[in-house]
Order: sequence, then structure tokens, then C-alpha cells
Amino acid sequence: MVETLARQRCCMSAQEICDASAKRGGRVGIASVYRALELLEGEGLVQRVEVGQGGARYEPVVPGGEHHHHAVCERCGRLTPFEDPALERAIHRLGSRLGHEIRAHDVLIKGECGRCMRARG
Amino acid sequence: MVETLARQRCCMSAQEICDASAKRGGRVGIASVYRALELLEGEGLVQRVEVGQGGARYEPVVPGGEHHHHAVCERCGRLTPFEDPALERAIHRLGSRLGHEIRAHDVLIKGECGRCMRARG
DNA sequence: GTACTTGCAAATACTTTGCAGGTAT
DNA sequence: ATACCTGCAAAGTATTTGCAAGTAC
Repeated sequence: MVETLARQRCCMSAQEICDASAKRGGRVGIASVYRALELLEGEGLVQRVEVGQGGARYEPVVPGGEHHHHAVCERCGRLTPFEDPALERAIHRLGSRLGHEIRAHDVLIKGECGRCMRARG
Repeated sequence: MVETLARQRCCMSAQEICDASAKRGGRVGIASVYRALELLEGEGLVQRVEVGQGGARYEPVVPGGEHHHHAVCERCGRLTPFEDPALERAIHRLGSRLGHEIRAHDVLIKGECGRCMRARG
């Protein structure tokens, strides 16, 4: 059941995970969702993403695989995932220069999304 | 007085700003701090930084000047600011590729800080 | 006085914890 | 029976809002 939670692709809030699980038959309390997320995050299977809209979101970590970041639209709130090798390279190069381990990193871009730009000016 | 808040250099929590202001004579309620931060953030004079430790932090934005990001130590919680031109370049290049405006961006590095690495293994 | 700002206290939102009941071993 | 997992409800923290009082014009 804990597995069910992490099966969603995109990042979701704890509440969304709870609701989504409920819809597919598995009734879960919000407390259990948080408890499961805490465990999964500890195992490195889920990562917490903060998009500055009150409330964290969580998304599964693909074990050895792709790695993306998020762009959040300041107008509609839509979250767009993206990946960029040059960005990753820049961050990993930082490791040697900085006297700080880079166990994980997160990049958040804020601005208007393409959809809103097209819809308005 | 609103100015007093943003005069601190590093990023602080709302509560820290409140306490710091109180110490230098200006008694401010936490509510006013949040109200001022909201305004200043709207004006682009202050930016909210989320380091995933429950509670946002805020720091003044140097108008045309330097721009840094943060590395947070997973062991001691210490926050280390850093800047990296290559990283900035990578992000700005992203702008053209991504169908998303880049009005602001944030990079957070998580890992053990130099001090902790030296103190332990 | 009218308009605006402020701090306090109450209200909210999100997350964590205590606990009693249920399941597995 | 023991150990573990669960949901509910209570407790906590962070942030926002309502409001009456204070200040500026």
C-alpha cells in the first residue's frame, strides 16, 4: 500500500496522495500518508519538493534514472517539470569548489508559464 | 521601520526578524513582519527562501547586484550561501529552451557541510 | 474626522503525535 | 500474546486575518 503512494508520476501534495489513494479503493488516513512519506523519503525513494505555495509536494525518485526540476507559474500555479544536463553539470562541478557535500539538490524556476504567456500578453 | 526588517544581510525566519527588530528598540508584532514581508516580496525587494526545515526564510534582494543560493547542512542545519556564474549561465540559457519565463530562480543544495565533515568522518 | 498602520488574539493550514483498536506472527 | 500498522482526533508549528486602538493628514 505504501507502494501505491509512490506509484504516481508527478509530484503531489500529501492531501492529493491521500485522496488519490482513496479513489482507488485504498482508504488511508492523512497521518499514514505522512508516515509513509517520511519513511520513503528516508529511503531516498521519494523526495520532498517545495514550490512556495504553502505545503510541500512529494514525488517518487526514479532509482538510477532521470532527474528533473520544476518551473512554477506565478500566475496559474501550474508546475512544469524540466531537465537540463548543463545545469546538472554546473551543479556537480560546484561540489569540488564548495566545501560542502552535494547529496541532493533542487532547482526551482519561477515565472509565467508558456500557456499563460500565450493566453495573455 | 519596514526598512529595518530588510536591513539584515543573511536570510532569516519571520520570527528571527521579529526578535531582531525588537532588540534594537522597534517593537513589532509577528503579524506586521509577515505583512511587511508580503509587501516587500511583491516589490521584489525581499525573496522567500525555503530550506525544507519547516518555515520559510526571507532575505533582502540586492537591487542590481550579487545573487546567491544556499547549501543547507543535513546534519547541523547550517546554511551556507554561495554563488556560481556557470550555474547562473546554465539557468539563463534554459530560458530560451523552456517555454517558461524565468523571473526568478532558486537553487538549494543539501548535504553535509564542511564543518561537519571535518568534525566527523 | 478619514484613511492607514499596528499589535493582539483568533483563525487557518499543514504536519506530527498519542492512542486505542485491528492484523499478522 | 507480542509486535506492528492504522485511522482518528488532539497537539504543534507556521502563517493569515479580524478588529479595536493609535497615528497621520
